[in-house]
Amino acid sequence: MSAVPDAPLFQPLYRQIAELITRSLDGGEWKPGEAIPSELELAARFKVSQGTVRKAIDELAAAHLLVRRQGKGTFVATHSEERTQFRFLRLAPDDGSAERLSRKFLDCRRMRPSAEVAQALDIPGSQAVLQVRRLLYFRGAPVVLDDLWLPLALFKGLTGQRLSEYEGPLYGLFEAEFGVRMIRAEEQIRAVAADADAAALLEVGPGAPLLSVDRVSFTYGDRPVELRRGLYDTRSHHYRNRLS
Amino acid sequence: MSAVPDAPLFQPLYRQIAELITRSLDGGEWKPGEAIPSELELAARFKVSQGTVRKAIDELAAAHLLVRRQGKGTFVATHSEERTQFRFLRLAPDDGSAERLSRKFLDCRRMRPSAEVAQALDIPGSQAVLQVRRLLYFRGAPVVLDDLWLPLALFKGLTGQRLSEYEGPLYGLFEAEFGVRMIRAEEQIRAVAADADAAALLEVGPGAPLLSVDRVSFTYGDRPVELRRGLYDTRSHHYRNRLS
DNA sequence: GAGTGGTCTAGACCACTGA
DNA sequence: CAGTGGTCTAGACCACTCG
Repeated sequence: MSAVPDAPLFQPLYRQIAELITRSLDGGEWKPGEAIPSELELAARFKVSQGTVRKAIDELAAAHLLVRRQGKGTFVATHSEERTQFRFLRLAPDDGSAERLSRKFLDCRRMRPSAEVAQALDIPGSQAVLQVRRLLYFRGAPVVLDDLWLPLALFKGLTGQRLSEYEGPLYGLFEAEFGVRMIRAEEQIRAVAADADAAALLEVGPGAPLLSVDRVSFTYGDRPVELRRGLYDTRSHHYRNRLS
Repeated sequence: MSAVPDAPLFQPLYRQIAELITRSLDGGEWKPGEAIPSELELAARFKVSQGTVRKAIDELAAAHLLVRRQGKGTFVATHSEERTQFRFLRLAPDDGSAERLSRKFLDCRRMRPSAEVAQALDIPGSQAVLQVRRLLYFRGAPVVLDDLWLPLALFKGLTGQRLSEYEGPLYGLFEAEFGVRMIRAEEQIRAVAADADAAALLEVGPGAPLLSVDRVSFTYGDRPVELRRGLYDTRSHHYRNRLS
């Protein structure tokens, strides 16, 4: 039994290079949206061939840590762009229209994590977290009620004031102001009956069926940095998923 | 306006090779589970370098059409193996245990497709379809109620008799006996209230919240070949999804 | 035109599998 | 051991972007 069950001892060179580049990203050597050095520069820096650097970057681009743009360079991925906004929000209107969404901040409070939250975020129960509640509107109607839990240590200075001013995706705010970048996430989806609170906020009948989406988001090195519980009204929207 | 909006005119060589290999797969030159020719053989056959064949196979392996096995060869992917059974069934027990599942065939009837079914399968309303209903059990308890619609033309000879005898994943049966291989699928997920039928079959209360999963499955060339509507009891299971 | 990523080749060697 | 896929290199040329 090992904590990392499938970690081979000897990694190919391109994976070691990918690891070095990831560490530079984690360390903030290049900021989201910026270009990283060219393949030839990186090859010189790491004393390997351009082909090996290419393969390393291929991996990181496949994992959406980097974005390649032919003729321009390779860039650090960011959540602040239109193109990537719906990578983590998988809700779409049934009629296929491209609705603009708006966000309404409801609440932000500092608290001790519940056992469940502490376990999901892999922090001791003594370490404080922020709980944030907000609503998402499609075409003016509330569709998503989100509760977020964030380790306070990583989001020092995050206030309700700041959240109520901000417009745009939360993950954009997190990466720009706190240097916390979401790389991947795991979701658990269930059908639940709306409780009184959720029913009132989402403007559905009490007990109405809602989609419950529990998400844990991870940053570099698979460190969990956000727990999120969303309740989706799926009367005229659906969660879309592609299996491949 | 074009039917295929993002099809570039000039494809790189490795993509043309990938297309040729895909056509051979579609045509049945190699059967699921079998090995395809080695990279060097394919390179000779297509008059390109091994590296170009490698890149073509890389693409097809990433799309799960092929499976590479170092030292052994490259194999046609199949749905009849343990490893791939849960690629399309994303339901997992909350407690993380590895439950064996069993299937119970309920019904199979030939019918005219509804407008909705005909549109999803991209067939004329005059072309008959098969409707199949079945239950999935985890640890002896019913958890999934599935309705499937299949174009009759592709599944000639499929009978309730055959379905009730068969044990194993349906997609394994489809590829082995009808040469219809599922490559990818798109799902739309909603929360709904159980109707009387579903409540009785899934042993939940009437009106209980259920996960509704609509799936369209595609074979080679993005041709839709199955519509499926599943109702999941998520009281002790969840739909798992990885965002990346 | 210079600089970037993208493709293609040829060859050497490594790692794994199975007879 | 031979045969397979996996890695790494070096070099040539293509396609795209931008000044």
